[in-house]
Amino acid sequence: MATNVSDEAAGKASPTIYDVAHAAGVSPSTVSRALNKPGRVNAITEKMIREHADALGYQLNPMARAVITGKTGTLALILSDITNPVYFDLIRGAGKICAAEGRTLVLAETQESAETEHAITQRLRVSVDGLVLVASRMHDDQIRALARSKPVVVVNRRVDGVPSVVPETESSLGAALDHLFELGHRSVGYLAGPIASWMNAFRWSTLFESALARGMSIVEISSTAPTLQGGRDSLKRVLASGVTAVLAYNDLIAMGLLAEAKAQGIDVPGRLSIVGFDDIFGADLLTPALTTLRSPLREIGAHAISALVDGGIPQLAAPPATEFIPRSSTGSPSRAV
Amino acid sequence: MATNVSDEAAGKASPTIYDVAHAAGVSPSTVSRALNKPGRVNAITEKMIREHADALGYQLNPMARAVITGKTGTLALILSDITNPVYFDLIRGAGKICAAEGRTLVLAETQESAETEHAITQRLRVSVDGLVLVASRMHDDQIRALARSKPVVVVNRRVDGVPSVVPETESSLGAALDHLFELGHRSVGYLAGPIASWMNAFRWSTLFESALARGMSIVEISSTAPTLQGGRDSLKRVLASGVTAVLAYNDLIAMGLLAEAKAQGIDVPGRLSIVGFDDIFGADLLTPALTTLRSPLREIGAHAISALVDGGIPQLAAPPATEFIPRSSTGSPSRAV
DNA sequence: CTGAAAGCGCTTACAG
DNA sequence: CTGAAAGCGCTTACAG
Repeated sequence: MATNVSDEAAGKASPTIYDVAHAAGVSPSTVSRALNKPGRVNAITEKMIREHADALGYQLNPMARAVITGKTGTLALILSDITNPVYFDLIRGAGKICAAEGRTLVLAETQESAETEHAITQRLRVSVDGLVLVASRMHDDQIRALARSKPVVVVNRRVDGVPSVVPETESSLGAALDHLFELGHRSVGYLAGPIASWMNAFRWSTLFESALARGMSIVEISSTAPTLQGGRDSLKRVLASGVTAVLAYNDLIAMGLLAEAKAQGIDVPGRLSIVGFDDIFGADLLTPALTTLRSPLREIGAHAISALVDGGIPQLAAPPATEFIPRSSTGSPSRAV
Repeated sequence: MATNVSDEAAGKASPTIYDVAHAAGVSPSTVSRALNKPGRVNAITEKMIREHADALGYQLNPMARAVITGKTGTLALILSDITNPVYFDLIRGAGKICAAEGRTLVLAETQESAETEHAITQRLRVSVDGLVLVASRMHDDQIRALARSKPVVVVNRRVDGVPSVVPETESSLGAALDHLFELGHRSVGYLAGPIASWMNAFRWSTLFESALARGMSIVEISSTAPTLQGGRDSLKRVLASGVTAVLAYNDLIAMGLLAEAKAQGIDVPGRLSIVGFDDIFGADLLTPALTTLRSPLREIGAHAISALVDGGIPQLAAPPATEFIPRSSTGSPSRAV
């Protein structure tokens, strides 16, 4: 079946509305209307045209339409690092909505560089209907300028005048601190992420306030990179700080820290309790399983795309929130220390 | 939360070559040539035009060009499941080449469905310059038909007449079996992947022959899904089979199996040795760390895209190969069993 | 309801 | 080297 489709494809040119118009004995304008303005054409004519179009294997050329309408039917998702597991669910959530809405999703990676991000968004700007900027490293002004030419939604960042999606974090962070407090921790550390990251600053300040409010001492410990290796490299400094528990900027760092502790025979959670952020793939498979603050990445991705598709009306009733997931990488500090 | 996105962006129209031509006092054709046929225009004129273009913030409209040239500058990567960690490196490899070549990468997900895949590729066909089909579920004929209208490269699958990238697997699989044999295993199982998967059949038949050649007994054990949960669900059947070692279709299944064994207090590798496939993120972080056959996904992704960029002819000098990575989920079967 | 015509932004023979 | 003109495939007022 459908061999004529393949055969047509085999030939050089794809059929155009002129071919369909010719075959159906109507004008190109009528074909155009029949195919994408249902109801604007005589029902029986429309049906006839559709049949001819199918028979010819006609397919709309989105480029030609885009030249006129300015709408390409594609949305861009800009990430700092496509392979960071933290983005999987976000990508999937975004992809789901795009598929459901018949939009095409374009993914681009900025490698944590503001310049790369700027270059990429400038290039994509022309060919997409809207952009989702995840953990953008660009200046507020650059983002606002971009938002002036195309619909933009920022995720995990806040920019005045630009719609944004940031999960509520305070309550779950409070729950995590309460948990640590009850276990007996009084001195906690924050293993920081990239300095240029808005989310890093946000997490740190939220944590800072929450810890103080509970009478716990809190210290910021820098890391070399928001990666497994960055976590591994930080163990020595974390231990030196004298804290009994550490919250990491993200799970990747937390997992690296955990792996290194294990490799060096450091007892987790006895000597050090570790809390991650995001609940990425694998966090629950480790031994001990990683206690973490789960980010609702999937809903965030879906929400961000919806905002673009609907022209700005968010579909989420309640804003997404992170959730405290206690597992076994947190426990009472052992007296031995 | 997201507020209003679309109104703000309604504003300024992007400058066209006509605007640039006007500003520079030349004709639009000259602007076009100056901007993308370096050398076809007086050097000083070209420079002047470029300056005007920059000053106006001119940016080529890729759609308008595509209508004429048929080239969109974008390539599609079609995956069954965007969130399967196995594809991360592949995506990254593909993305790197695209970025280097100034191409835009479009990602689409087929959800393991041949129909969805067909619909998506048909839709994308018109708007991309080429497609990479990863682990395609479509019929050979459908793939060939697609390949007749656009350059296509299949990954982890073989289709007559279509360029493909499949890593060499026999030698590493041999190494894995030798390893198991030396540890004392004589009876191994294959925890299978999706029936519709070409790669599943390929791995099974390669394993089958290799096991027989070594005088080991081999049995195929079906799984419910190529996921963590699929692996978890398979433990009972794996144990019932009486094998002392199992090779899984992929790491996801293997990790699920491992996690479930651990949860049930089954000794790995004492009671059961487990070998995965691909070496995905997290495989080395488990306890025990997962022995696996690493797929060179990154090179595969890069290769596939390169083949498209070069005009459809794959230039694989040496085919990529999987690599045996022994870790601690394999060991001697304990006598207790 | 339908057609003729203009035009979206760009490229490319074709002349000069 | 440069310009005038035609045209890519489609959409959309504007008439009828």
